[in-house]
Amino acid sequence: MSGDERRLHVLRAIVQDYVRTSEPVGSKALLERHQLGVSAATVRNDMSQLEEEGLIAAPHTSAGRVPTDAGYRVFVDRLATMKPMTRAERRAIEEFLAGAVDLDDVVGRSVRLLASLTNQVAVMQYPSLTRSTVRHIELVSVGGSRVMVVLIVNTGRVEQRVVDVGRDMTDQAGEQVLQDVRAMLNAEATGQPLPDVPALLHSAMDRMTPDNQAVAAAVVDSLGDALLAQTEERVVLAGTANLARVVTDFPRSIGPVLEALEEHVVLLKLMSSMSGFLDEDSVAVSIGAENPYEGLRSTSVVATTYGSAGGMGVIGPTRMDYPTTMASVRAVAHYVSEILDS
Amino acid sequence: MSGDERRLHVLRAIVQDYVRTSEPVGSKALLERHQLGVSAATVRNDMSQLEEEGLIAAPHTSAGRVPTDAGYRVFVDRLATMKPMTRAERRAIEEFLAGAVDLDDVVGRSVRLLASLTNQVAVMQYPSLTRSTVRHIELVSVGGSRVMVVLIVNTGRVEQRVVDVGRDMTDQAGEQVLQDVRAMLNAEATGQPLPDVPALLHSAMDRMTPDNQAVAAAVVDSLGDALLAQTEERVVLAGTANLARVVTDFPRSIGPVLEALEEHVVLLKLMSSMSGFLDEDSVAVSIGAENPYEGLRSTSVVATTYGSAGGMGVIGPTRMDYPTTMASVRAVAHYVSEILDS
DNA sequence: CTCTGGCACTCTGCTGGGTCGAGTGCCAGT
DNA sequence: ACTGGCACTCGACCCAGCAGAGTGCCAGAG
Repeated sequence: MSGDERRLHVLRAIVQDYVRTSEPVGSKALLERHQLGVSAATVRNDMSQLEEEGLIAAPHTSAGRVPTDAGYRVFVDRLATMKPMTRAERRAIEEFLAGAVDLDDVVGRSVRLLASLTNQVAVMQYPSLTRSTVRHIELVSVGGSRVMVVLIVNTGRVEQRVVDVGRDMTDQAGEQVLQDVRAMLNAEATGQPLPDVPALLHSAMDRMTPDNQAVAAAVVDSLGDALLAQTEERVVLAGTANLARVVTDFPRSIGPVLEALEEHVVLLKLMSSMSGFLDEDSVAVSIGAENPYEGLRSTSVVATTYGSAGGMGVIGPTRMDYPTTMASVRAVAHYVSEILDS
Repeated sequence: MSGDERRLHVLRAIVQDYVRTSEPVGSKALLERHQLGVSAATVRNDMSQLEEEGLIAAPHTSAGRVPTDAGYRVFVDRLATMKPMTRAERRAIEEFLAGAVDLDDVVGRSVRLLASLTNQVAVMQYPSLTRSTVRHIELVSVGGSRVMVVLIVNTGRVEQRVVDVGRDMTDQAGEQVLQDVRAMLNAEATGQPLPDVPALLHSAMDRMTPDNQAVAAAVVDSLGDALLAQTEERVVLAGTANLARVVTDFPRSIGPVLEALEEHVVLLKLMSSMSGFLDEDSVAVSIGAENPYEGLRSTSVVATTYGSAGGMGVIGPTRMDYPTTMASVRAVAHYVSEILDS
């Protein structure tokens, strides 16, 4: 085996041992646990070179070595193979998820499952609604000039607004206008994807009588509002308590991490940025300082996509068992996708 | 001043100093910061008696004293006066909450506000709907024999169902039935608490014409369903990161606390049990081991009600500034109530 | 050129002893 | 009933010394 090759073996051994013990690993300890076929001195030379390359570092002059973020990067990219799940594990996952009764439940179960499989914080984006469509739009006069606008989405969610249309709607003429506008809205929007709807409605309005237009404008406005609220995305978390268990892995404190986890907007961005360019079944890993968000600089994020949209993953210390974690994330995402497809 | 009275002063001084410094407080230090008008020896005697009564304890033989849960209890019940908020603080709270655009936003802002005012974890129950009332029920024929039932609750939430009433509703007679049933529903249910509504409607149905009854039965059924979905309760959290700041205040670790915070069911029970028997404007405090939930044994909970239903509060270390915290909780609840009423 | 064994050196962590100071409990006196 | 004083206790802190782990480097073997 060439020197380069052996050095990578050494790096892998260091990562594995460090993940297991969370203590800096020295040349001698390495020899005991791994058959490298060379002496301690050689390993020391290799380590020294790995250190020069920035893949490992020594916390102080005479301690063992610890992988750097770059070291983990190389480990993940070139040395790690995902640890396949056992048959029993797969069955357990499948059964647990199969018990879910509705979308909320699927998401809730998945994220909790992932958290407990990995002993880390799990994050899951709600299925993105940008691909949902309009099922029905209803208008109801609720007295005076006020009209209630109800938007029903094909996922079963309902959004509702009351809007003042500026003229009395309780008389015969008002009723007629309402009927016309309602017909127009449903003709244009029913079955259309939510993001397209505002444009469709606006262009349709030009073809209406001026009398109807005034009312329609107010209604369409509030519909736009309702659509926006529907596409507003959400994330759910589980396993925050797992952070406390590994508290020693965080240099300063877990404070910044908890803060970042509370910023759901940040998590959403994170999930979509990481899962944006992924193949089916592959997993993205962002390690330590690679992470764009200040509070997560001391963590690694392992993420993937599920279903037709939406990301999920886990957040944990950089010192994490990447092969197992990656396998868990992929497995859960796989089964969630299956369930959502059906 | 009698001896008993002075001992209580001593207890108060100990609590105040300990909350400030988080270090055990001794007799001498007490004299420096408080004018008790007696000597150190006297204070020592008092302390010794307070210790016998179980209100304070010494972490080890020769350290100062620390309040016990019972000590805090006495402090809260007999010695503390809520620290009134300044005019500026009140204004700031009011303005921040006034900027909210919908119910979700009100809840979100309130809970974040409370967390940052108290530097602790804030918990807020979504307006509990068991005490909510019906604002309006609307029926809309949506073609054929299908009718959309819309339930509007006084908190602003809306629930909607489509139900098949078994006969065509698009003709004149159908419209008339719809109108009758709608009138009945609103006459019976408007302003009534949600849990009472099903019973009220069922008894009212007996007084209807057979023709209307058939339709009403289907509608009432689906209303029951909607009511049930509405009473499903939720809590929101903010300020989890504040736990990290006071991590030293927790004997073991914050792990169990984080776990408890993830159990939303536990938090819901907590909120409703604590806010169940409260007067308007009063605040409930549960200290340390008084708490029924294992994971929260090392924390105190300060809670109150807001609006016509629903609890909110904060969770923090037993070593907390009760007067200020209680005042903040009360103030935020007060303004939230005002906003929800309007 | 690469690997090995050996050696000197450096650092951390731990231990034991000594001191300091805060704080207590008790007692006799006012 | 309160006070001043005194002896005592015990943790916190500092320091020195020691053991152990680990390194870097070098000279020699393959």
